[in-house]
Amino acid sequence: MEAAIRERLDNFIRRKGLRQTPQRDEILEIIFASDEHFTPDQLLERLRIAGTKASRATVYRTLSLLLEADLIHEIELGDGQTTYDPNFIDHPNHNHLVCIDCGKVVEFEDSHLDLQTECLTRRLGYRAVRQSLRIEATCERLRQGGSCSDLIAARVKGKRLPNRKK
Amino acid sequence: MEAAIRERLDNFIRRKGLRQTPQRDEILEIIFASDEHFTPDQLLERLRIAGTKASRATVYRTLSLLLEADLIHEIELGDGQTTYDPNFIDHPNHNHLVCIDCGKVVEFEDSHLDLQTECLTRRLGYRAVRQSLRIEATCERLRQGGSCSDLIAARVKGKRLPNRKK
DNA sequence: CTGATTGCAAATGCTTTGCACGCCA
DNA sequence: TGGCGTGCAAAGCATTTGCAATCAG
Repeated sequence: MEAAIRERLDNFIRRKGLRQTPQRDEILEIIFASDEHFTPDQLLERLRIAGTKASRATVYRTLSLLLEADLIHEIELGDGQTTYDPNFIDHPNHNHLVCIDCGKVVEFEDSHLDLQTECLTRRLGYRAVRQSLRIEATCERLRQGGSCSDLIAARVKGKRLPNRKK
Repeated sequence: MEAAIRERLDNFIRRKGLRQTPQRDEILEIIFASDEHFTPDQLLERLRIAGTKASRATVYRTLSLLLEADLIHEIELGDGQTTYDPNFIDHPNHNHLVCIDCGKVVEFEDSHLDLQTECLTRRLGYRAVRQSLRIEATCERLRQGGSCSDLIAARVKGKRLPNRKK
C-alpha cells in the first residue's frame, strides 16, 4: 500500500476531529493490499482470514468513512450488493465492463470518452463531478470458441452472477 | 400508451404460456401513461391514486416480468432504491445525468458516444449488450446564479437526494 | 379443470442504529 | 477526562417468497 493513502486518511481524520484506531488501520491495510473490488462481506472475510477482529458494524462504518474521504468508490455491478472499488486513486477515470456470462469485471480507461462526456455535460448546463460507465457484455471467446476460462473460474468459486438476485 | 407496447407484452405472455390479468394490464397502463422514471413505491402510489388494487407483491412480480420482456430497464440513481425507466422503447440508447444538488435526472442521447463504447467493448473481446452511463454533476445555474428552479421543486416535494440513504 | 396468479404475511438479505462499554487524544 | 469508536443485538428497508384462495384459458 502506498504511503499516500494512509496519509490521505490521516489528514481526513485529523481534519474531522476523528480518531485513529487499530480497526480502521487494519481495514485500510486489507483493502489496499490489493486493487480488487470487494463487497462488505468479502472484506469481512478477508479480515477474518488475516486474523483481525473488526466487527461487521465497524466495517460498514469505516467504508462510509473511506467513501467520504474519497479513498474508495461505490460501483454498481448489478448483483444486489454494493461493491467498492479501491482503484480510483491510481486510475481516477476508469470504467467497468461486466461480462454477463461469468461476472468478470474488466476495468478500462479512455481519455477520448472522458472528453466526450465532459462536453456533453457542459452542453447540458452542468459540471461533471463523477461519471460511471458500465457496459454489460457477452464474451466473444465463449460465443465463438465455446469456452471461457473466466466462466470456469467463476463456477469454481460459486460466484454470484450479475442481474440475478440470489 | 402506444399499442406497440401492449402488443409486445401480449406476445411475451403468449410465448411464455403466461396469463393476461387485470393487474398486469393496469400496471402496464399506469407505467406507460408517462415517460417518467419510477420506483416500485411510486408506482404503487400511482396505482392507488388511479384506484386500482394490485398488491405490492404483484407490482414487484410484474416489474420483473416487464424487465424480462425488455419493456422497462433498471437504472441506478444512487438513492438506495431501484428505479425503473420506461423510456428505452422510444430511446433505446439514452443515458442519465443526475444533478447532485437537486436529484434531477436529465436524459440524453449521443450516437458518437455509443460508437465509442462499442469500439472499446469489441477491443476488449466482448460484445456489448447494454450500457449505462451515469454522470453525477453539479448545476451551473445554481453555482453561478445562486438558484435553480429544480432544487426548489425538489425541496417542495421532499425528494430524496442522491447518495444519501434515507 | 388445471395450473398460473394473486394477496397476505412472514421471511430474507443487506445495511444501519441504539446502547453500554472501552479506548484514543 | 471527554467523547469518539466499537461490538452486539435489534431495528430498518427494500425486495422476495410460501401458501391458500382465486381466476384465466
